[in-house]
Amino acid sequence: MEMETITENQKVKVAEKLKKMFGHMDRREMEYCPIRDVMALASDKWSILIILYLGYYPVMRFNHLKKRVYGISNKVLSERLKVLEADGYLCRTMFPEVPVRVEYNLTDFGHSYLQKLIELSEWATTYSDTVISNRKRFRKG
Amino acid sequence: MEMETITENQKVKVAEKLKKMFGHMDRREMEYCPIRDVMALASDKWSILIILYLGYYPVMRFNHLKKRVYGISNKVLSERLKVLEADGYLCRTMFPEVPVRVEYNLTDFGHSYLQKLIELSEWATTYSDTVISNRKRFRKG
DNA sequence: CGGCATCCGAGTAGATACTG
DNA sequence: CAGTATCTACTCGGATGCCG
Repeated sequence: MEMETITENQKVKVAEKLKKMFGHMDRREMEYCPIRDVMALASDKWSILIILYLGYYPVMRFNHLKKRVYGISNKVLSERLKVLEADGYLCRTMFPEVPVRVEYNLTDFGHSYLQKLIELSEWATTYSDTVISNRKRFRKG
Repeated sequence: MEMETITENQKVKVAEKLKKMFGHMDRREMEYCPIRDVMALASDKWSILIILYLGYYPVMRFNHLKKRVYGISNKVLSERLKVLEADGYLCRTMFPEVPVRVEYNLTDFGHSYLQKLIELSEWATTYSDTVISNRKRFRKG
């Protein structure tokens, strides 16, 4: 598995960041958890793709998105768009023409999320082969 | 909404990265998509929390994880652990004592993912209030 | 065209009980 | 202790049809 090796030093840095994030959650039970509750919505596969495509094409209409986000259904797409709009990631603009035109684009908040998302996606693209072969190896033995 | 403003310059950089990622997917339909297919598994809310906690506590046992990953059920936890192991993110070690002891820890591959995940989680923690208030505002008007 | 409403089947989650 | 088994409930996704 070729991969930039993670040094012990990096692991320590990571541990420090985690301590900041988790330190205060450590004692009590986490009825509310930002990672679980906030990110769950914006980190499912469809939402990720929607946000990434809206980063790529600054403005998109419904059917354009549907073509690009391959495999998504009308229903799910419109649901996700609604949720992402509600959470402030994207902005929906309707032009009352005939036929109606509706355009979607990222808000500044959405762009801020997009930046984080891109790094994760780059990672996923880079290592997807590793994951696939891991899966196969695991199934066999 | 206080947030480091995203400059046009940054947007351009992001667009370039996206072009690299999406450029080759642009023409054809994406039957296979690493982001959708690989990341979906490792980016659901439970998997994220499991990986983050395994970054925080280098070694954890089943019930320890269950206590920390608040709200997860036996079934889902054991399913997720199995998938994450299969994809190579974590390593499961069984000690045939009585009673059995099973320990989970991240692989190097898992640590590499953890690093990306942490930034996303930091973002989520920082802006969770923004998202929550966005949601409320949207519901009202 | 750009959706939303509805229905239905399949899969998933959760609770509980149980076992090696 | 570390899960599995089982059952139920619910959510999700896909297909279809409707409407402005």
